[in-house]
Amino acid sequence: MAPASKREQPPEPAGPGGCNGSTRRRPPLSRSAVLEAGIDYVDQHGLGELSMRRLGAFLQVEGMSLYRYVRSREELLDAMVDRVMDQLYADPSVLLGPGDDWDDFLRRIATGVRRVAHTHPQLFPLVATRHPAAPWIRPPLRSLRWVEGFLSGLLARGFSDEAAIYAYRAFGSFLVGRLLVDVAAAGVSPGKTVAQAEQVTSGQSPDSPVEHLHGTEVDLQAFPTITRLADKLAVEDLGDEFDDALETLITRVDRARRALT
Amino acid sequence: MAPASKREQPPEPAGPGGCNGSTRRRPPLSRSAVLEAGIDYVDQHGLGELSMRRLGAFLQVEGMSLYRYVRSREELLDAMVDRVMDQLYADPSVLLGPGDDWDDFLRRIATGVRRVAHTHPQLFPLVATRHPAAPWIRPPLRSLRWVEGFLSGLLARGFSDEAAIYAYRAFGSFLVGRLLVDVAAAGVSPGKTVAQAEQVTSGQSPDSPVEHLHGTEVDLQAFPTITRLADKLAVEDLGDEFDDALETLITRVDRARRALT
DNA sequence: CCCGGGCTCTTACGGTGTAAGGGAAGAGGC
DNA sequence: GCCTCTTCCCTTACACCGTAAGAGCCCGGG
Repeated sequence: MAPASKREQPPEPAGPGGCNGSTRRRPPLSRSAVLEAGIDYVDQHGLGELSMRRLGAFLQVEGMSLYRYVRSREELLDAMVDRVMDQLYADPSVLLGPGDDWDDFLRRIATGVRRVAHTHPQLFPLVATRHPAAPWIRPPLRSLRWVEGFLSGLLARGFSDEAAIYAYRAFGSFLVGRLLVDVAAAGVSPGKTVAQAEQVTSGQSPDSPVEHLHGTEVDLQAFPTITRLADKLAVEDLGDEFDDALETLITRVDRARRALT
Repeated sequence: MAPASKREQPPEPAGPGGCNGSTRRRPPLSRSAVLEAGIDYVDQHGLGELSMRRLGAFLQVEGMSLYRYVRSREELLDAMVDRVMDQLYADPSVLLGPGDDWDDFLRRIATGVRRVAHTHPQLFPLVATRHPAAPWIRPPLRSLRWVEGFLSGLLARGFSDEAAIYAYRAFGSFLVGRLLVDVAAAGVSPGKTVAQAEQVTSGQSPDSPVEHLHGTEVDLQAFPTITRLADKLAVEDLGDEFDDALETLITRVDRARRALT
């Protein structure tokens, strides 16, 4: 236990010639600051490393202080997710101009959400996974503003109710599927995954109590197709496929737009 | 703390006229049993309730004993996920007959994975979210057996390497997106979500330090489109849309099959 | 000057993952 | 019979977690 970590001198913990003086060193800690720090922290250290005390230390504050701005850790996570997606709402490259067609609208949102996923690869699984606040909200467009904006944007461009809802669902599923699989394969806790997969056929006595401790310790000779295609399977850049799939989705939405009423 | 719970008499804890005698009361605890119990526990109580000690109690065992069969909690979760998906591999309704066409193959796997998602709604997010053991494995088909089976199954039916890989990625993303969004909207911790959304406009003083404590407390008057379409948006049964989208995916895969070499 | 209210810190409690070793129950040899 | 060895499970212990309750500091208004 090390509770007396750095709490001796309140005004000056780090740096010999620091810029103290009259200005207080720490920005005054608001809900926005807490949320932003949480997002930064998860981006840097991963979701599993986020605890209230550690986030407090990250903000040079005592952990319990965060509860002034956040009801609980769960609510913190929800708010972080909402914040990340709502930043997207204010993005000028995503915002819809009055003359834009509906397909441009979809393309803009798609690339915006894609950018969010790749900017916050550790956080994006939560965007897809956390329970939405209302039953008619579906990931990844998780706020009322987004749902309203999406639906009314399409309705104003000639979509029927049914077609707009169809597009809402198809679009959300498309984004979640594509981006989550991208992110799960790529921006994960570094090294561990590949290292674990590479320690193949470590000599283990077969009468060990563990039946097959982790499936990856079989050697790859039993899987010739994987072995042969390993290079092509490991491709990281899926941008082209994303764009292709997006265009296919848009034509599908277009067909629904004309078919539904 | 109650450590002396029921450890006094080893052979007989519950029931006055129980069926004891020579047979020991508890099945002897194997890795399979631990995994199966973990899956059951998560299905019943949700992922957040799973702890090593509670799972131990569920198995009438002391918590630490689980570490004989599982390296850590993380590995337990991975193994549970793998097990759920590998059960699918043994499912006779999913297995491919020699005369089946490739599109039947895809339909069988899709409905199988869909059934898994709806059978284990609390666990399925992990299937989509956990980091795969190798960089060329992508959710939800997370085992080497599955990847090998999928690819070789398509290759044996005339797919080129590129077309098979394309199908592998498109199919995985499709399943993850559709099923994850279904599951996130439906089989969640019961009641809490809707209740939270319904406590609208609880009178809160506007100068509270919380900026907007949770976004759902605004009333819906500002969102007319959502209000008007709420009924249609809340639809739970997305089976038809799943099937339609699956057929669309199959035609897209077919086009790729013919186009790629 | 005091003082009151908003932030932050302190303390505390039960729960969590897991490292390390102890002890009982059965298997096998003599 | 006994003795030993292996296998399995339990006990203890530690650092850390989320969070409830209240104490203390600091700053602005009178």
